[in-house]
Order: sequence, then C-alpha cells, then structure tokens
Amino acid sequence: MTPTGERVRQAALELFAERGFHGTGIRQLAERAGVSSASLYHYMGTKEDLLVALMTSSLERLVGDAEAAVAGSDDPVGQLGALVRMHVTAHAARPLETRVGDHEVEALSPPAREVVVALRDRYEQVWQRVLADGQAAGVLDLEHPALARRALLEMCSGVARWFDQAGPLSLADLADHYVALACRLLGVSRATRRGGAVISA
Amino acid sequence: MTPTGERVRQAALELFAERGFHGTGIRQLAERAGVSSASLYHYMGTKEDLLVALMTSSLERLVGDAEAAVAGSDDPVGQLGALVRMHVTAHAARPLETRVGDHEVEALSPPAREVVVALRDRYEQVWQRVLADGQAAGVLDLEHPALARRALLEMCSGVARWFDQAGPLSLADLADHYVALACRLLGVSRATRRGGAVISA
DNA sequence: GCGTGTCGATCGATCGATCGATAGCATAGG
DNA sequence: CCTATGCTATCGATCGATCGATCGACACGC
Repeated sequence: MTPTGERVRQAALELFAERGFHGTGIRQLAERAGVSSASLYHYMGTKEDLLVALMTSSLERLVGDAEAAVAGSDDPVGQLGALVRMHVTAHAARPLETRVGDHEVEALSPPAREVVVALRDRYEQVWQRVLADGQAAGVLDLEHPALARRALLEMCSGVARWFDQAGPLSLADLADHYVALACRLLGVSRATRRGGAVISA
Repeated sequence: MTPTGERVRQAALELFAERGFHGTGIRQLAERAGVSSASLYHYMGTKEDLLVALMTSSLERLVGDAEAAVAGSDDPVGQLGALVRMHVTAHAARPLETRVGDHEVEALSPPAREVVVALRDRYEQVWQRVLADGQAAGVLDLEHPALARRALLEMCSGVARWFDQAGPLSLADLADHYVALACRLLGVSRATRRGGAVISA
C-alpha cells in the first residue's frame, strides 16, 4: 500500500469512528488525508467500498487471532482466558477499528452487510465452541450458554468505548482484570482457576 | 402531545435507531410519520432538537427509575439487583431509545451533548454509589470498582443489541439471568445471595 | 376572522462522484 | 543523448441529486 493510500485508510478510520459513516463527508475525508476529494477516488472505489475494506480487514484479523488463541491450548479454561485476553487487548488498543465494526454495520448495503455479518458470526462461533466445550467438561457453570456468551462479549467489547491507552491502567493489567471477571461470570471453579496458569500467562 | 406529534417522535426513534441520525433524512422521517416534510416543522424545531428531545426524555426516565430502584431497599445487594433488573428490562423492552442514546451522542453539537452527557453521568453515579456501598459493607468483592462498574454496565446494556421480545425468553427471565450474572461478576457472597429475597423479587 | 395544521414549491448548501487536464517519471526507440 | 510514449498521481471544476429548512397559500373549526 502506498503512503497516501494508507493515510486515506487512517483518515477514514478516524472519521468513521468519530462521526460515523453517514456523518463523514468526502471532503472532510480528503482534507484529513491531505489530498483533494478527486484524488481520493484514485485510492478507493466508492465511500462504501472503503468502509467495507476497513471492516473486513479488521474482522479478518480478529477471526485469525481468535483461532490462534484457541489453538494455543486444549484446555477450555485456558482457551477462554486467551480469547478474553486477545479480545480485550484488541478492543482497547485499536478502538477505532472495533467501534466502526460495531456501529456501522447498518450503514452497509445488503450484499456488503452479508459478508461482514458472516465474518462476525464466524468470530462468535469460536467463542460459542469454547463455552460449549467448557460446560461439557464441567469446568464452566452456565445456566444459559447463549445468553452468557452475549453478556461476556458485550462486557469485553465495551472497553473500546472507555479505555484510555494514555491512562494509568496498562493494556496487560486491563486484560488481566477482564480475564478474572470472565472467570467469575462463567463460574470457572476455583480449583481450575488456580491450576490454569495459562489464564494469566 | 397531539397524535401526529407522537407519530413524529416514534418515526424518529425508529429511523434514528435503525439508520442513525445522519443516515436519516427529513423526507424519510416525514414519510414514516405520514406527513409532508414541511409539516414536520410544525412539530419540531430542527432535526437535532428532535434528537435531543428523544435522548433527554429517555435518559431522564432512566435516571428516575434508577433512583427509585435504589430507594426501594437499603441493602446494597438488594439495590444492585433492583438496578440490574431495571436497566436490563429497560434496554430489552425499549431498545430503540437506548440504542439512540448510546450511539448518537457524537452527532450532537457541543451544547446539546453537554446536557446529555451530564444526565448519563448522573445515571452512572447511582451505580457507582451502590457499588461503593456494597464494597464498604463487605458484601461485594471488587478488585477495581470503576472497571467493574463499566464492565457491568456494558454487559447489561448489550441486551438492547440482541434481545428479541418476540423470542422464547421473557423479559422477567432475562432480567433474572442478568441479576445472577451480575452477582457472580461482582463477587456477591453466597450467604448474601441466598438471604437477599429482594434480588429475585 | 383567527389560530391550528397541512402542504407544494423552492431555497442555498452540501452530498458523492466524475470529468478532462496537467505534472512527474519511467522506459523504449532512434 | 534526446525525445516519444505511457503510466501514476494529482487537482480544479463541475455534475445531478439530495440535504435541512423556509415560504406563502389554503383548509378547517371555534
């Protein structure tokens, strides 16, 4: 990717996250990227194409990281800890990507939305499988697995809306706290929690 | 409020929630409300005034309900249960209000945003105080109260994004599950949980 | 006749997108 | 070595459409 092309992507990410897709004009986008509005179209298709590219690349990275996190352990509690750590770190370190991904799905036209929703579903299936494995193994205590999964994911995604990377709390500490909260939420037994060094590593 | 005025409010609520403030045009709004775009201005000021009215009335109701929920008990755990129940029920039963309130704050001009943010802060202070009381009384176990409060609120607000009132899960059951999840998350001791009939009432 | 409601017509501004033109820079042909 | 050719990158000007908002006119009930 050319430097200017990268600046366009970055400008779009910032503006879409901050003002929303419909709230961002082509001219604002061009000004932020340091080019004319006409030059913009040398680096993108339509404005929507740009949004789709941002969302899919962000989601593909998330899906890849989730699958890698799960592959790093065969213990459900360890997998869960790795997933929470990865998810929270991603949302706290790259809040722009995740805010756009969460808020602007409705701005997409139906065909583009299908692709994005399919990616998001694939991501959530990773979590679903880990939770199901954990309950089958008896190391999680879930009254209502689907509800618990949604509650957990919403809780973890929330950091993108408030975490300040320049604040007193480090990314690692933040992730540690959330792993502990997730364990409580899902009823990880105390014995398992102690044994699972993977969780806090 | 006149019937037409109410239809305008309802149309705005639906469209702002579904397409966003900037994604909703005056003409769409008029069509949904069943009037001409000119007549719209008989019932509102600017488009932004309408958004502000929707957000403040929704938030004022939430603040009032929160203060009422807290007033109904002097036990921190009971207060917490009532808060969670109220919050989850509100978000599940009126997802349009809460989605607009959560997503469109950035669409407001600075003076209007101030009012809305002040209301939201007042709401969160109710939660903050209950959590602090609970920890002071030794019935909650919070490693990082501010972080726990945010995690809890994000978890509970999430229901507005996925709960289907026509689905198999009733509002009351949903709220029950979330009260239980909140108790786990905040480390409500088992003895307190059993004793607190208020929590599940 | 006067306040309340309603609307078609239209305002200036801005929207996303395209146009043709231009400048820079490579490489190939003589 | 020179210049012809073609490709990448850039922009001012401008397109038709739509934006939020306003106007004057008309209808109805008190």
